[in-house]
Amino acid sequence: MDSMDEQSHIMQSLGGVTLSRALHGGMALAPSLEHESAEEDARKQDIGDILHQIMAITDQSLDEAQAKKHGLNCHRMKPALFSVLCEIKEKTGLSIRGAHDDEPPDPQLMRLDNMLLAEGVSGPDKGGGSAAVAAAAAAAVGGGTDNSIEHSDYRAKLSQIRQIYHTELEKYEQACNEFTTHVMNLLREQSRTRPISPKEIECMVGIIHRKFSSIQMQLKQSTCEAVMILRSRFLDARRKRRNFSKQATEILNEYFYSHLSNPYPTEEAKEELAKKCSITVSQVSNWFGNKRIRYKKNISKFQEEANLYAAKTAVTATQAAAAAVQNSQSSSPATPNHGFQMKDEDFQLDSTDSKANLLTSMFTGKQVLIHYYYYYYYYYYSLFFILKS
DNA sequence: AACCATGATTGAAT
DNA sequence: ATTCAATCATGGTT
Repeated sequence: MDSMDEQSHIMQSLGGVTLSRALHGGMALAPSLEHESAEEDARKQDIGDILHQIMAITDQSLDEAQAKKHGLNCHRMKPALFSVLCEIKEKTGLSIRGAHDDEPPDPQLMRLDNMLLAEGVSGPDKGGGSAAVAAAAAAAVGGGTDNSIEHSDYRAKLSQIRQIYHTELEKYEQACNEFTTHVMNLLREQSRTRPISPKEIECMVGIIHRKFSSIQMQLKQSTCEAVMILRSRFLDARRKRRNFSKQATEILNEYFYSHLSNPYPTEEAKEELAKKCSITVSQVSNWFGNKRIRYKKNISKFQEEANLYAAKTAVTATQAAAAAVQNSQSSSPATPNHGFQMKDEDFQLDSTDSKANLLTSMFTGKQVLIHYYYYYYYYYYSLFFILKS
């Protein structure tokens, strides 16, 4: 009965006149235009009768209509009329459909996809996925354990989101397929009683897919939002930036000012500093990057600090030196103190051999002079310290 | 609230 | 891959 409604609706919208005209024009039913035989007239009469019956079907009661429908279905003209209907529909359908057949990939959707991919939510992998890979990479770079510990919570939640996302996506896909096949079956069934072109089915499928993809987009959107919230809460370090501990800053500054002529710690040095300061290697790198640039930008601002740390290192150096001297004086064989050795080497590097080194360093000209000045200044300071003790 | 300090991020250069 | 330079966003201070 649904199909019947549709049928009558189509009839109405097309209009009886159009249909009959199409019948004459489109079909080879009319033998020839010249001789309007009685046979011809009879046929016309027949068709007109049918059309009238069809048009009147809506005014009848359900039972009557049903009976009439059956009668029409069995009518000898039915196949002919049906094919005409199909043809007309095809033509009108084409003009309607021509408007929106191109489907530009939604930039919004692409953005969402990219983001999900970047966040490792929609990655091609399973289970641990790219989140684990990223974490592993971070751990490898950071060399630190605190990183992964700090992010384990984040990763857990991310994989949760990921799982939900995938199950939802799958559900939607399944529902989409189910619905599509259902609709197609329905249409196939209906195509026996009303004209349905393959293109129409295709169009229907397209509509269904669009609907479902818009739902998918909503899913993606909300997943993105969730990830963003998660990120801002757990990962975005800027959001919960903590200043390093006093000790850590101390250690870093000590290194920086005692290697002022070449404040570029090697990978190993970074690792050691990281361990000492209980921060990650990348944090050490960040610190040195910031320090270098900020020192260079405004040396005078850091002068005081430089003095302080230079003095500190000098003191420790001289203390070590004193200890070494004491050791050697007390007739024990030369057991050079490690710290002293290091400092000595550093000092020599800075004061003598390293013209080339200095040239290639970030500090040039006047800055080099300043550094020399401070090194010598603290060299004397340390001597003074020895004398006093 | 305004301000500076500081750790992290980003994009370009190398 | 590392560094620089600019920038962001927060932490402390005033």
